[in-house]
Amino acid sequence: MHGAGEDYIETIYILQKRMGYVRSVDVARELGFSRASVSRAVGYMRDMGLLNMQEGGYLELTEAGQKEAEAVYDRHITLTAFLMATSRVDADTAEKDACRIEHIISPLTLEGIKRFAEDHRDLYEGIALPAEYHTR
Amino acid sequence: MHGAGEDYIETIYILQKRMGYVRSVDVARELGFSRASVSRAVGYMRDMGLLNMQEGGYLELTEAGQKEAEAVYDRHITLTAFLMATSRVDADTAEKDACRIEHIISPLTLEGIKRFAEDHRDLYEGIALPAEYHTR
DNA sequence: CCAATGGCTTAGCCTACGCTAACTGAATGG
DNA sequence: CCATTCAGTTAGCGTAGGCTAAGCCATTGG
Repeated sequence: MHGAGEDYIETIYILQKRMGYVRSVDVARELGFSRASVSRAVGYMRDMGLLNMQEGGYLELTEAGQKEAEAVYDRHITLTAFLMATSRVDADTAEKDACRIEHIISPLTLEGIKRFAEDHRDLYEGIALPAEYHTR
Repeated sequence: MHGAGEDYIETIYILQKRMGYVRSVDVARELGFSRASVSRAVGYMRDMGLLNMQEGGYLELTEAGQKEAEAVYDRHITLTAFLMATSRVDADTAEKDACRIEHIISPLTLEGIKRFAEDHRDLYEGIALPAEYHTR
């Protein structure tokens, strides 16, 4: 699973939560990619056992896919809050940066960041995470 | 200038400081790439006016290249220290993460991180930045 | 003096991941 | 009922940025 693939999985996860269903075209619109690009990516993810396509083109994450998505999403939130708390940037900027960093950060550093959050609750006071996360 | 290009420029800058000269082959060894890949990249960078090749294959950053390199290197150091101070990871881990993040972080967030460093000197106490920076 | 070594370059391949164009099939509406 | 629209797919293209193979040239040493 590489950066781009993680973006797809995460987007499917988020759209599922937001709308209750996800089709390829929804992912395409959300990410600003062509339907063709998404179609191919979905094929790859199906081959990797991360999702299935149901009747009517509805995408459903498998157990593995769900797990993967949650892991990425967790990094996403952790990093967004971390950047807002330390760098004091707005939610939108924090999210865009988090969205790129989440694919490349080492597990060790992320772990440290979570520890930092616990040890410095005061810095996190009053930061308002966006109610809804976008994906790019 | 994209991620890979920035890595090349930064490596040339660092090797110049470390050894007093840089040739393509030195860059290749440092980054673990083939000489051919570096040769092509050097060609691109020359075309972009970032460096010149002297007699004997010695690479010299132009004014523009130097400026670019310093900007990347500055991000590199800022991020390494930031990760060590917050996440409390070792210098090596911090650097590897910094090296990937430095290419994708937004100017705004970086600015905030610098402000954070000034406002939280205590967190930076006693962290030992590596005397020498590697580039991957 | 000739062969080996070291360094740069070119040619051509491969993968990842975007794209457009064009086809298919299902649903919808004048 | 036929035309449009919408969704998914396939085919083929382009760029970025790795790679190996192989050629060229200068230096060096038996």
